[in-house]
Amino acid sequence: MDTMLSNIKIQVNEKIYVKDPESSTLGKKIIQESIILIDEIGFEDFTFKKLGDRIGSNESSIYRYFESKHKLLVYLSSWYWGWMEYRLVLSTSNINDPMEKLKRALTIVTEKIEDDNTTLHINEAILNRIIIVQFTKTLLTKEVDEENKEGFFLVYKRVINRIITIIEEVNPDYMFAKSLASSIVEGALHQHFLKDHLKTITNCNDDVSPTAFYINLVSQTLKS
Amino acid sequence: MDTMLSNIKIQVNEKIYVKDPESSTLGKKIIQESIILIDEIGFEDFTFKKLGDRIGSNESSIYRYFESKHKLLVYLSSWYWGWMEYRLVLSTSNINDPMEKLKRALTIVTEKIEDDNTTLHINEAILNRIIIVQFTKTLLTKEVDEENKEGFFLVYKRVINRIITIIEEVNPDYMFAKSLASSIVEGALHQHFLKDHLKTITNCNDDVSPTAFYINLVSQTLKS
DNA sequence: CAATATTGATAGTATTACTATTATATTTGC
DNA sequence: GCAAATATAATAGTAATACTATCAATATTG
Repeated sequence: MDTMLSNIKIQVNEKIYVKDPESSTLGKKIIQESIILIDEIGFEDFTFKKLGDRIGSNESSIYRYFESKHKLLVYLSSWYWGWMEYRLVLSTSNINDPMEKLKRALTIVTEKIEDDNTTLHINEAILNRIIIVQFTKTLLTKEVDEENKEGFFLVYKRVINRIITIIEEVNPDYMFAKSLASSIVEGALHQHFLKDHLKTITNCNDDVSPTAFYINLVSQTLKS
Repeated sequence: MDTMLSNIKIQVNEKIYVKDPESSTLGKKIIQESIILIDEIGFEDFTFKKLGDRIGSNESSIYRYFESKHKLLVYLSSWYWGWMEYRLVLSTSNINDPMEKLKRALTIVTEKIEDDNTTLHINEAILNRIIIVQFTKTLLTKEVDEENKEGFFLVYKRVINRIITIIEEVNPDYMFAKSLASSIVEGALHQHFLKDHLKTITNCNDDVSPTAFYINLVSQTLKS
């Protein structure tokens, strides 16, 4: 990922925000510091009041960008998966061998993220940490169906669909491409979480990455 | 699961509750109705006040059993995995062929749960629904490490460890038994969620069960 | 039947997750 | 360069949450 274009903007569904945070300095500050604050204190303890204090701004001003902290998290997730899709496309374009393509895709979605300089105000490494812990919470609510209809999870599903397509190229006879793809993307987040907190039930650690586990798993599974 | 013993009690770590809910009528009512109420309105909207109203009891009385709604959820999860472990042991005992044993184990942890009559006050089918949506939330908190040390997730880890052991029996050379086991148990919950809410990214539905997906996956993966 | 334990009722607190209003800056359009 | 428009800040307020504390009423048990 050394060739990230600096003039690209990750598009996020307009229904997620009240006012586009990318459109102002305050908006960008909200994004930048919310990532840091959620990482520090966790999503349940995170409030707009605390964020306001942190950025020297007022609670009420933040509400003009996001309806609720849930929506803010949905925004951050959507941005993250948009960024992931971009990396995915970049890393797999012009690769002809389907298995090689799949391995590259798996690497992109399962590896640990280091901060790159795509955006000045978003630290991708920290954002990755909060996605690992918080992303599923955006789905596991009473409002999923509604929010799914509104398109809040479209980018996430698009990332998974790209992987589904590559799996099908590797083995058109395999019957569970969708479940395999979705379980990899979600499962990789989970394995990262386990290696940090419940080490006894994962093989992943500083030396063995979730990527290694998933590349092995997928190679074996798609063998005909 | 037709031979469930009626006089068995699922043990739950004493640190999870203030007073054992199994020790009184009110306690059992709390468990019984909390399952139904969480299923109905979701965990974020669930409060002890609402539960009190529902069971014709007082908020303050519920606090005498559980410190917080989070602890109550941890209790329900722990009970669920204890029950799961019991079913797992029962279903795999006396089976000598490792692969057959593994398939039975996978079936137990990945299949959809129907209510059985193990316990009068716990509806296992509804509990399964709330575990699918709420279980990971018990892990994804700032307090995981602390609570893990206290042993809150021991039963869950024990279920996974039993599966790890069987995987190792099937293929002692496989390098990712732990990650495979943990990703199956958590992933199965996720696939159940997807088939109810994000149908486009899973192959699972009324005809194709997560069990089918995972048995195929594991058979392929453990081939030498 | 008295002592003890359990449950219920009421009140109170700090915080949360907002909404509404008004004041003060800042930007922009002419 | 100034008025109009827009963005932000400050303050206040509300209903609900997640509790704690106290005391009264009821059940249980020895």
